[in-house]
Amino acid sequence: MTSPDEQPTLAVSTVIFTLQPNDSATPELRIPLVKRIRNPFANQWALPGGPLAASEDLADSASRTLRETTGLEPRYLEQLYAFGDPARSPGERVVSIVYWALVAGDEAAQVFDSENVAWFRADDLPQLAFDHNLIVDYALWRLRTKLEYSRIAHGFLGDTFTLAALREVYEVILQRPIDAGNFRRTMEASGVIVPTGERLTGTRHRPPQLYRYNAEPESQGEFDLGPRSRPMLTVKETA
Amino acid sequence: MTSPDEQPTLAVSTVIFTLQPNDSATPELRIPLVKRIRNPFANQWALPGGPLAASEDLADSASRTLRETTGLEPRYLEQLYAFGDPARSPGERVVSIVYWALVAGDEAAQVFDSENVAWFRADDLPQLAFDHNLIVDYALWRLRTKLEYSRIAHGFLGDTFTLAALREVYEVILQRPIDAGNFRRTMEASGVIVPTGERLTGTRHRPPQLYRYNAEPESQGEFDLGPRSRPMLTVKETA
DNA sequence: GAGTATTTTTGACTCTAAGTCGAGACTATC
DNA sequence: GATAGTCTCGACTTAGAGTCAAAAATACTC
Repeated sequence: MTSPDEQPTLAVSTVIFTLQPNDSATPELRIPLVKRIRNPFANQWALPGGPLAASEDLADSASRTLRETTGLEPRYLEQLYAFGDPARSPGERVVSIVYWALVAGDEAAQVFDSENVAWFRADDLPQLAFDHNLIVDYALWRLRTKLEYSRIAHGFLGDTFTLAALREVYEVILQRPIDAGNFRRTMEASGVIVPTGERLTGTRHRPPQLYRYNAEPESQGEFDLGPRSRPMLTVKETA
Repeated sequence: MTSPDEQPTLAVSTVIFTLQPNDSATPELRIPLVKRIRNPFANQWALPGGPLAASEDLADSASRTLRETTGLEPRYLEQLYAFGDPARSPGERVVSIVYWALVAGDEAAQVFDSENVAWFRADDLPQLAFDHNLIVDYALWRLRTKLEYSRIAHGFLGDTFTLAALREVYEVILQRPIDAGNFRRTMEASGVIVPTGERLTGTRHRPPQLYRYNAEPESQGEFDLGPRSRPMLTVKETA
């Protein structure tokens, strides 16, 4: 506990998004939260995170938190914002540097759901500790915005996927239907995905082509990867 | 001086952009830097900034720095990124939260150019202290990118301006010519600017219409103003 | 005061990317 | 062999931006 006129405490938190199948056919956007065990806000749900370790990079800290909370590796990780309102934490001054991450849905399914970690629907959260509701709202806005002008959707999927699966990611997150034909044309023209040559059989209809993400940097367009395109910030193709 | 295993020091710095006329006809993009008077990097140029005051909001700290360095108020202010590489400052761990700002060119002209503050051309900087060259490069990238999809260009101008002046802002920053007719059509259709009804006389050609920025929120589009659209983050129309 | 230089302002045409929509292709199942 | 149900493709439409040149309006020159 720091008195008001000392140096602010520095924490790193992470908003972790995944797409998990639910009872109905369409998956839903979910994020993991941890239950606080001490004051302030004891017993309330909060974003996973913690104080920044002495010689740990910010992104590493977010990555570590994600691993400790979900047991998973991020497929996409990006800094979101630094929150520093003096009143955001009662009693002490805490500046939180927040990251947001995507993890693949099929991996997230087999995740430990301990006493103190639970997954919530992103658009139906309880009252969270601190200003974490505001933070999640902002992360959601960034996710939706960035999905439209960059190519991060495959961060929710495995290494190979059908166009229908990719389109479903867009439809669930943007909350609107997308024309299949137009989507195919745009995606193929962009060069972000390449057909693997294999097809997904076993469906009860025409077998769809399987695609994978094109890791060529020139196919990724000019979107924000942070101050330098460090490998850590790009998507990991194999887990 | 903090030993490596204590809490990191928190600093706030600001990249301040302005458009200043030079000897030739076209203005150039410039940023103010301050000369460091102590180690590390004594006598090298660095971004204006300093440690975060105990109960000061992050944006307020950036604003104050800007005022102390230039004597001006920002016409646009936005958080850029938090830099936290453990090796970025020799001897102590410093996490810098960096903002970027725009100030009007005509105001910046009459600024005190003290011994320890100087304005540099943004694309021709000396070797700076810490990782500040990297930071400026990233801020420049953000400025250029954001100029294209949002409406921040008038942050460089006064309250009223001609379309030619606004177009020149785009041309100087994006470093390419822009068709005047197309520019007019796009700008007028967007609704971001409204004609004042007055014209600029005294030129040696057809007197151009004067425009002002349209403060209506729905005219601003869906670009990133931070987690909440606080007035502080939006553009001030009168200085 | 008429002509010239210069930039503003307007409008027509073109080009590109995306939205719309429907028909044909292909596999599993009945 | 017919049917259900997607996948895949192609034609048409629409919206926005790029291109380009002509008309408009002022100050300056002679």
